[in-house]
Amino acid sequence: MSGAVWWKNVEKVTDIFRSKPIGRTVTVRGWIHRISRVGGVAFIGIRDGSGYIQISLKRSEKPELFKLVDKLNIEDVIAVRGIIVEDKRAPGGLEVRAHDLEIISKSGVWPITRSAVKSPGFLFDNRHLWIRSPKVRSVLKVRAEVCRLIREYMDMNGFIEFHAPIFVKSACEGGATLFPVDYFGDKVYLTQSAQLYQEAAIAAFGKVYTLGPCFRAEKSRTRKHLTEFWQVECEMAFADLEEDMKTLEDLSAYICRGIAERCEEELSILGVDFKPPTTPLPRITYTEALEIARGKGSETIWGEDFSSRDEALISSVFDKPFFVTHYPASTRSFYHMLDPYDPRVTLSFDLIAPEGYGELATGGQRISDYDTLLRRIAEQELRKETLSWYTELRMYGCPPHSGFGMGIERLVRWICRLPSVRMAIPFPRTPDRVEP
RNA sequence: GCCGCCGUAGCUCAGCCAGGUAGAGCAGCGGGCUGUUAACCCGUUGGUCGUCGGUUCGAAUCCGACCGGCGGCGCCA
Repeated sequence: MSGAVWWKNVEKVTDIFRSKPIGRTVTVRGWIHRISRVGGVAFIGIRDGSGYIQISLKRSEKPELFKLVDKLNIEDVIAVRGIIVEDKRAPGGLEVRAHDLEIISKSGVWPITRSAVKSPGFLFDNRHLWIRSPKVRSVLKVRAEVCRLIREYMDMNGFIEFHAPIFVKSACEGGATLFPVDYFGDKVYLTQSAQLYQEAAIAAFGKVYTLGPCFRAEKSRTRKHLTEFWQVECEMAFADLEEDMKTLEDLSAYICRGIAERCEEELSILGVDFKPPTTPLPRITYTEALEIARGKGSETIWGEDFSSRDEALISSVFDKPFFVTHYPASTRSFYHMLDPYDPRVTLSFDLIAPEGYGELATGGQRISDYDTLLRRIAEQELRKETLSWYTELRMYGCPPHSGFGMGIERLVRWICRLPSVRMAIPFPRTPDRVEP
């Protein structure tokens, strides 16, 4: 490398495949994904962040450059100038016949080999490198697109994006454990949910949504739990249970259609045949769901929450996500509104994915009445001092209101049919893993 | 929090049950091959068998503790 570099003005690989500039000289640069040499012809596959393209090189045409090929490693960063040619044998039907090749940055021996792919522990230890692989890239692209679609839908439908604090003093969910943080000698916690703050915000904006991280200090050793996960939450003034469920149904449908349209390539790399579910989504009550589970051998009695097995039994009846509504008050957090027609149950719902992927979302109507809310807080033996600002909202104009929260990793896991939510987030945090 | 499984080369595993100082494939390295797509062919380097302790003449192998990871339950997004 000396003087001015020739690889500053480059083409993006996606643009090359879009415009197919056959016969033109282009410059590309990227990371080497694959090298193969067959006698006097060499092939180098590079990844530039936008796409993947093959470089070809013949000894008979470029003898000096050809010698360089033996020095190349997987993940070296190189720049290549050459002619775009059409060739059926190249991946994607195009390749670059190299005239010039320069190594911009050398790589060590790449640890992620064919056999490493069988080893989740090793791959997660090397997540910072694994993230470059086509499958991980595809999942994270779907994740990014899911988030984009959420913002699109929310913005188009009158919601304001609202940023709730991460440091909090009070729990949102009864029983769920919080991560303590030292806050200048005071003890605060990492947030479990933006909901309580959203209930404050609806008096200002009517409808709000939050897309951000949440933390739960539960030692859950399962494939659907993370200690740090993302969810989209929303809250709507004046909305009842019906409007709440309709909003979640429309949002889900919008996301699924959008993913099917915009992530065709990613889904195909993942080998997933994703069909957006048609709406309306099925709805059954808790009591009906319990009958299904008990009919299939469950011993769960009315008033208890469903076990994982119950959930699997119930979901086996459906081939798309479905709502379970009107959960007993005993299974829900303190803020859920009781059904005026049957006070044993709450105006609440879960959205459950089929095929054992489990809960995707939870929501319902909130208690708007001050005394009722205080009574529920007392019943669940929560510390009402730290919730005083929240209960006070009921004293300054509190119409009926509802909302829900949907787990981003669980949704991405279901769409991409992943074995674990850990694959649906760039750097997963679980009880046993906070690195890399 | 409870229960179960696994830890041998950079990676995937065999060897352990019936104790006698370690083997394959991939990766790496060297060579060959003018169209590779998980290329192929020939050769080759590489391991204080997770750690510590015990039993034994002798431990990857048997026993115990610990560490690390995985899965299930509970809990939930």
